[in-house]
Amino acid sequence: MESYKNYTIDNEQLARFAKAMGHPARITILQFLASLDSCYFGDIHNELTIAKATVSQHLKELKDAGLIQGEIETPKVKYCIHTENWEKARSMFNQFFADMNTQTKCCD
Amino acid sequence: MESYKNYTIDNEQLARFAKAMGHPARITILQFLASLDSCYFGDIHNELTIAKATVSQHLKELKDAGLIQGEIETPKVKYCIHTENWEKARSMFNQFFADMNTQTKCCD
DNA sequence: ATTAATGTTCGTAGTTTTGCGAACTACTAA
DNA sequence: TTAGTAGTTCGCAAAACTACGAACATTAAT
Repeated sequence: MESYKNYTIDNEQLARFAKAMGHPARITILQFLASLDSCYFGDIHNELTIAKATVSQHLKELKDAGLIQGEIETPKVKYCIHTENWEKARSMFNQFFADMNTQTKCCD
Repeated sequence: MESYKNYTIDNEQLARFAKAMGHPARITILQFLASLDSCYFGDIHNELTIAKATVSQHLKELKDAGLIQGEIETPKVKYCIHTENWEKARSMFNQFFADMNTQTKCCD
């Protein structure tokens, strides 16, 4: 489906980031990449208890969302955080949570 | 499926929050609730261009994730941010993005 | 040429998500 | 009692997600 329900670009973008983060394997991968200096596919695969094919798929989703990037370093593939988009995501989530209205509470 | 792949509790929790935020309609709803003092179902429905049934479903997912709560105020239903869990989510996302290693860059 | 190492892609299966209309619940008003 | 208001739940269909093994591509070493 995914018809044009006229959401704002920003909300669509934030949802895209969030969706990419919406699986514990992908959170784990991101955390791993965000804290490490070595980041080959094999290292990531070792960190998880799922099949290679599945890891590859999760990495593809993170890449599609823009949160990571990968480059071939024959015979391995090196993955890492996409710094620019990571920063964008950080600031968007930050802004999102900052927009909480603390004056007029609705359900109290 | 969702077998025990031994992810950490925190990563599972963060993924659950992120997943709930992984749709523009739900981002929009959260944003709306976070910034407003009136928050009946009807108001939320008016904010979106999707069917009642679909809105109700999105609200249910947000409620299941713990991000919002709802109470009946006959004949309406009042929804609002679940402040405690919202704060928890905020801090978890914040921590997550703070854990970025800025010293040893991997792919440059 | 073979073999090995490192990942990706393909095909498949089962589950979940998204979305809607229609039917339903609950309470109110006439 | 009948009708109306405000939402939820049900049943369905299409699409997307999750996961895996097997097959494949690529480059390197024997």
